[in-house]
Amino acid sequence: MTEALRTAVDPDHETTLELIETAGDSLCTLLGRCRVEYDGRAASTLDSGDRLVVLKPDGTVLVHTDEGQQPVNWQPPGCTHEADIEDDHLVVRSHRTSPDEKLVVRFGRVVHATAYEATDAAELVLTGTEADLRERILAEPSLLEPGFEPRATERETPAGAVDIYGQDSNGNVVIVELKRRRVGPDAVSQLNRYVAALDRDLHEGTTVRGVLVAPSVTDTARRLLDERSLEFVSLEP
Amino acid sequence: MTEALRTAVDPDHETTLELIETAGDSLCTLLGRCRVEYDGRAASTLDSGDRLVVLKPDGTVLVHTDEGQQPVNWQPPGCTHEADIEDDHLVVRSHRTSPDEKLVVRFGRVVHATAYEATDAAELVLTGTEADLRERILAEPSLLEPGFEPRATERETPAGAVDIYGQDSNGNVVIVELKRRRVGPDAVSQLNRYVAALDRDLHEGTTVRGVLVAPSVTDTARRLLDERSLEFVSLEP
DNA sequence: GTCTTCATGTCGGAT
DNA sequence: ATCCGACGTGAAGAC
Repeated sequence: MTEALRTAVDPDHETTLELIETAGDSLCTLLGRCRVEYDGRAASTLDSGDRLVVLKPDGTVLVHTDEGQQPVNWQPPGCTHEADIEDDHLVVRSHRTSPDEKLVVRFGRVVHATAYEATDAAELVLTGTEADLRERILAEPSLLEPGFEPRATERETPAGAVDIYGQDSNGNVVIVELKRRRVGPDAVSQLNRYVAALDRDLHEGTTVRGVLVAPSVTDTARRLLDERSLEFVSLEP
Repeated sequence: MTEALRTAVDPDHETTLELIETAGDSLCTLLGRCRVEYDGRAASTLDSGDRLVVLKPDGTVLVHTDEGQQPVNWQPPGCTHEADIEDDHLVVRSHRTSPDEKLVVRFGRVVHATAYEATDAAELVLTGTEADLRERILAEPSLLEPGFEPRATERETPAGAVDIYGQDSNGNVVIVELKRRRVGPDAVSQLNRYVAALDRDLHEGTTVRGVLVAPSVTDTARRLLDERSLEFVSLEP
């Protein structure tokens, strides 16, 4: 039987190197003290500290400190990485092109290393997204307002695609922008952009209404809505 | 000497439970087959699969599959978590309030567990940010245009704070919006929002120019800039 | 590839 | 606590 897991406690660099190089489809974790350098879209350096480094078989690299949800440094999927021993350090280099980016993790000491052949066929089932909110309105358009009739989703305008495009009971065009959470000024600007684009394109005399749908709205956003004669409807996803 | 690292290979649930409960300031990693449920701002379920679960001493929880840079499920820092054995499963529950969110990871089998007392005093030094671009312009305002004179940064308007507020050689007000990377329609809307707000506020007759500074601009954004009589200057951070 | 927008975005700074 | 915008945002879908 092939072992799905290999581990090394307080490994010397040769052992760690061998584990990384024979990782294949395994997920690798490295615990130890390291420095990190990154150069690409931006550039960064990180002094020595104890961290968890994760190497995924898809090329992802994550450097996690003991704090925070986000990795302090990383490389995205699709990167190639290699490991070497240099100057008594275990060095992991990850690289990608377009954009050209490289990450170098230099371990003085590796405290623990694992390679785990993980198999995972499951897919996340997520509800409460903006798409769910859209389906809710399409199934029951009166949630927006009585007489509302959806005509299209993702309808294109010169300024981008509108979430829901429809008509009200008076025959006016209605543009609906959906947000799954409380909205700020950016969402108002987005809606305004679509309304302005359609105002330009449609026949003179056609009234274009813009409706922002979200659970709630900040004061600033509310003021911006009023200034631009845009509307707000409170709905949760 | 206190061991900075504890590990358990193919541990029974009691062993894993003990390791988690005595983790203290340690960073914990769990490798094994689990199901995950999340309920909070949204809700999700994830069927059984082999994953890496990271428990940080600050309350962060990360569930990583063998693919992707992002965790498939997570909890942010500040959460409290507890572990239990239920129905022959090791169950890790993480919870927070405001918003009320909970994450449940249910392991059928844990293949490996570690607790690592990581110490990390280092801070990331990052260059190539928007702040760097701002400093570059403030040090040499002619990069924007000859005669430009910065007057303030983060100047408040009714629509939000402007990156750089200044004057051109003709005494016109200049509003500068900075982006460290190629910009799309959203950045144009943002700049337009600030310009419109100041146009309203300032005396009649004062000309307010809006300048978007970024490495480059998409076609749509370029067209939007032109329609609103806003300007673009190409600069890298 | 580029473009556009969503995200359980996360994070930090200011109020 | 909320608001607001930056982020090496990442990820997905359309073209």
